[in-house]
Amino acid sequence: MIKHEKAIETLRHKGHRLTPQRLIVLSTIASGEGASGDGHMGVDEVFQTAKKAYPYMDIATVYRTLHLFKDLGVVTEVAIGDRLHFELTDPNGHHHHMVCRACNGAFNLSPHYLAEFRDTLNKEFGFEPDLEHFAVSGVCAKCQEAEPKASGDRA
Amino acid sequence: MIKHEKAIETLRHKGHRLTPQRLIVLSTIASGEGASGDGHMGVDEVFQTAKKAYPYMDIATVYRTLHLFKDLGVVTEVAIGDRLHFELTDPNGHHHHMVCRACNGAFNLSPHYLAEFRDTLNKEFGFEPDLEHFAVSGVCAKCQEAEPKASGDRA
DNA sequence: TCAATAATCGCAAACGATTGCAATAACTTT
DNA sequence: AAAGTTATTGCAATCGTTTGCGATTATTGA
Repeated sequence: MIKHEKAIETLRHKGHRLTPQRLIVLSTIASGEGASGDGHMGVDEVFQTAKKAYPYMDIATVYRTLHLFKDLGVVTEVAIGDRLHFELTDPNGHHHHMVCRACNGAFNLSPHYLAEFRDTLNKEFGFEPDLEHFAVSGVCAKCQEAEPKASGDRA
Repeated sequence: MIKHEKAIETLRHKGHRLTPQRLIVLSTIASGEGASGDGHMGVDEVFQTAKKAYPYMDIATVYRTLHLFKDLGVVTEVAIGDRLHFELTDPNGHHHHMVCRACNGAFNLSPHYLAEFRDTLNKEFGFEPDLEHFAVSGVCAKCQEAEPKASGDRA
């Protein structure tokens, strides 16, 4: 599986060093589906897995590496229940997430649902929203059945 | 200024106790516009101000009180640059926020800009998003001039 | 191939935020 | 008004994450 060659190229091209720690974090993220099975891993999950391959691995290094990858666009950050999760950036175009606050499940959301919203903010306010890594929290259909909500919702 | 009588009534009605700490946090939030002048205060700002009125005030109590108020709908939480801020819930209907990641400024956003988005998620996925306290991060018009961005944005 | 140099690392301390727990104090009941 | 009850507090420990710093190591250019 040589699928992160492009990521490595990006690293080198921008003048960053190729360290074993970075390669291990990269392949951990790339190979691991994570406990959730949603394609993204919690930071501690990455740390524990990477530590098996490289016992001196430090949690600070994991955070620094993940942030570097995120800045380079190699990896995408998703906040799930106030914890950070990461996944390989989707090569087939970005997607967004709906995160259920009841079950912490993350569901993909296609970009086109946000296009109009983005255009509106742009035109009305000149505001350029960060929608590349957008996530809405809420309650998914399944959990709504379990927890019948007070009906008075308002946006 | 007796404007938080309704909040106090809410507290009592739901069986919560009326402690000096809670009253002080409430009036701090109600009176203070905060350093930003945007109508919301950072947690430490609330803490420092409240401590002047009640020197034994503890930061944990401030957090617990703010969360209680938030759950009761008395106060609204806004995440600004990864720090939590709070404001009295707008009695004239909810509003949302656009938070500039360059200058950390917060701009109000009327609910109707999100109504359609909400309806779509509801119909398509049965997902009920938490849009009551919604905030988008991005770059405001003013900061876009200062920092000319790479053009290749995509949602 | 090896020294120079600067990025990166590991460690520990610090950050903002949360939580466990025993002491306190607000409310209820009489 | 005084005692009982239980929510709330203050403190300290802890959480997840970030940062300062001296030691290490990937890279470079000789």
